Amino acid sequence: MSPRTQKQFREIREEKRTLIMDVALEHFANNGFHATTINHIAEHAAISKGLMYNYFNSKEGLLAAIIQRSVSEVYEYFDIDRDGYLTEGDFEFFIRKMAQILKEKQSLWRLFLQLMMQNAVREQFLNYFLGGKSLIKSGNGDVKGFFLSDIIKTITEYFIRKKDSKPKDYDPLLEMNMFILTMKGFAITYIYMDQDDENYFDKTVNNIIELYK
Amino acid sequence: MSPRTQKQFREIREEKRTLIMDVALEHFANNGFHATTINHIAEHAAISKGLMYNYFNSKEGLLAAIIQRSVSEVYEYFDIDRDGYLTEGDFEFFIRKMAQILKEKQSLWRLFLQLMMQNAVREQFLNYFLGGKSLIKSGNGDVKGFFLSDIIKTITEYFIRKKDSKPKDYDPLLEMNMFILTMKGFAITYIYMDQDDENYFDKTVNNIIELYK
Amino acid sequence: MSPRTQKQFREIREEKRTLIMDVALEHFANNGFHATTINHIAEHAAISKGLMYNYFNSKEGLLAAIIQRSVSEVYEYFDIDRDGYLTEGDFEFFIRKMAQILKEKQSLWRLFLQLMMQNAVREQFLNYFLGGKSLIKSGNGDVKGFFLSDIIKTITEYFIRKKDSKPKDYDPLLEMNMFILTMKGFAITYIYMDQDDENYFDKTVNNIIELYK
Amino acid sequence: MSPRTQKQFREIREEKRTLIMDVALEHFANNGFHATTINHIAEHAAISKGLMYNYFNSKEGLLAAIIQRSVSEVYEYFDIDRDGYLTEGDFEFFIRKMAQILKEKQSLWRLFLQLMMQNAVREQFLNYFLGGKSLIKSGNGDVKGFFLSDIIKTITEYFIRKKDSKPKDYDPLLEMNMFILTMKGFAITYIYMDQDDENYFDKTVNNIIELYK
DNA sequence: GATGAATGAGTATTCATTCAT
DNA sequence: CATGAATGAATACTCATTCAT
Repeated sequence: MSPRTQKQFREIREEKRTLIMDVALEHFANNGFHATTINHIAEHAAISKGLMYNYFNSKEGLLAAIIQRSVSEVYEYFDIDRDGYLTEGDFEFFIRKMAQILKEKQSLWRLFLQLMMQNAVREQFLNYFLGGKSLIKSGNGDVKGFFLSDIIKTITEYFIRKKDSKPKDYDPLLEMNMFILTMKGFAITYIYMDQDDENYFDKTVNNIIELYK
Repeated sequence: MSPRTQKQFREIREEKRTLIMDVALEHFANNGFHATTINHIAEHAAISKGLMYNYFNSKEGLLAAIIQRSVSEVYEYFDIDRDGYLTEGDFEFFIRKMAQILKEKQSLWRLFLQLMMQNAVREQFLNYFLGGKSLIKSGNGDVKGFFLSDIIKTITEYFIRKKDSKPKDYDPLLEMNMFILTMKGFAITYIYMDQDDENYFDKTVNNIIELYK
Repeated sequence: MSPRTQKQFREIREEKRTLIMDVALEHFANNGFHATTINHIAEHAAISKGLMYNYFNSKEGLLAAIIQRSVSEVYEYFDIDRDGYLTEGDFEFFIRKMAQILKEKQSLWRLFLQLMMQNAVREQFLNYFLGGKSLIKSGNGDVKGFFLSDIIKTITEYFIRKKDSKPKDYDPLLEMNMFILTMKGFAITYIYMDQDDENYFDKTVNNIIELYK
Repeated sequence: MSPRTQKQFREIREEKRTLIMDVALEHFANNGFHATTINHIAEHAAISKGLMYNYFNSKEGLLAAIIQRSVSEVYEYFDIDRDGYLTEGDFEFFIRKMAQILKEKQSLWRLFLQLMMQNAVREQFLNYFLGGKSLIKSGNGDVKGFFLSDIIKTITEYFIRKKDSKPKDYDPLLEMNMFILTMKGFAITYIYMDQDDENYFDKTVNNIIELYK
């Protein structure tokens, strides 16, 4: 048995890091950040408490790493590097993608919602994302991020363009408001839904597309 | 110097009890239950730590008292003792009331949302309200409560009745689903909105009524 | 209705003071001094917490008052002002009195035993009583007290006098040791005995008298 | 620097656990359970407060562990698995053993006496031991225990058997009563005796054997 | 005298974090 | 790399004592 190569070591490290983050995310999302102890996480990840601190500087650092990873994932997921022009097809794609990612990453969004409910966190978050600064500085350089302000601008333009084909009392900003609010309602409904209760999931998605496309 | 009368004592108690609950609600809602310390509450209520425990048995007891009071308030607010038949007028009234109470009791709903995000709490809560049992037992007898199951039944019937005047592909359950989801989105949007950002509040309410009446 | 006289006031005061001490003694004896709260005592004596401090300076002051009263009672009980010469009749009388007071003042002896088990208290106590100083200084002057050292001396002399009528291997100090030890065993047995279990109480007293007279 | 082995960890744990229990026993016995603070114990064991809770769940858990260990020790001490028939030799052996264990484990018996003085504890204790149930459930299964009821039965039979060789007014139950009472007196005398005052210890033991054998 | 609201020092307990091995 | 023993600051809670009325 030859000694493990540097690369193998790195892979093992990466795997364990991922494992810890997965376990932590699950517990944070379901029981709350404060209510989750490092001990709990370590136990469920089958490692020692001490080792945790080999991978993350602190409990908050672990949380930050989870968020950072999530942002990257979402970024990749949407392939957000687009030109800022939304066709009807793009719009539908965006909604379907959103629905899919909500389903696939329930825990992530539960955690996210939870964090957004704490004033201090929410303000910081909004500053970063609306202000156009990237959320988290990692050691390795900045995370690729997206800016809510950009996305909102793109969507706003989408709704404004549709004004021509609508009755004259059509208010694009109200429409956008309703759309975002509906997406929030959709999100909050389904991130806490059991897998059994999904009957209306697809129908609801189609309905939303119908309404706001 | 004559001693204080029983009535005076009762008034002092009632006032201070209310004060503590108000302060606590604000902090619980904005920073989270776990993140809020008894010390913090005491400081902001300008009382000593010890006095808290003259009025409430524990931090959880304080939370329970707040919820109990809130449930009573909401109950009074909606004058819920109705016959279970919803006219279009009732429906509109219900939505407007809902909007109003969200605005007036932001903190309460923030707290409520927060609690619902913890698995353990949510399950217990749903058991109580869906199961038809009242949430909290007070010393003096049960709190007046309402049962989600009843409300949902009433609203469902409302949407089913409207089927006749709608196209034949109209799905009342889907419609109800969308309505509830929209109300959730509305709620979560406005319980975290500054008072300055209210431009669209009324327009949104009207729009929702338009859509689902 | 004429206003109460000074004397009446004093009597009321005295009665209440006694009531508090009785209630406190019962609780101290059965649950322990530390485990008994001022609140508990006040409630059971049907007075306010504040009033307690009108009668006693502190919880420890209350305890001291109870002990002080008890010592006086015991003093009166035994009519201890005797010449220090114990006849056989006196000896029997002493044992019977002892048995009687144990039965009548169970709580007092339970408390007493409890206190003696704390090193700090025991040492202080022994210093006072063996050293010939009176235990407690009250505001009104010293309590009449008795000195264990005197009593032990008297009893010792009693056993030494009996040496003549006994076999030559008779050891008066051992005999006294056994006697005191037996009395302790008798005490500890009966201060924790239910009133139902008294079958052997009298027989035991007679037996002890038989053995050591 | 190689990491510590499992065995090393186990040894550290065992040693420290024992240390804490020893220190705690000493303080509980001399100052009382309530009057002894965790801080005190930690200081005297030269560990941090927090570490206590690495080894015991609570102050009461610590007490329970001490009692559990003590019961096991006493059990081993007496080699109690006997047939229930007491010869004169056994009887003498029992008394001498008892005397020895009182001397060697003074603190333990002080604590024990103290606990027995609290009504709640005493009742629970008597229920367990007289009722024939073992006192403490440990995680690993029950502690070996002995039942007071069995011991008392054995001793009773011993005294009844001796009736034949005694005068006809001999009352075996009274005799047993006196014996137990004497043993209690012996115990309470010597668990609070300085090591210097032991002059009469052995003589007393011999005397008791003489009297009741 | 009498009340009970109010105080604050003290206590048990938790938990993120460190560190010797 | 890995372990879990050890730390200590922070937290909920208690209770004797004070004091305005």
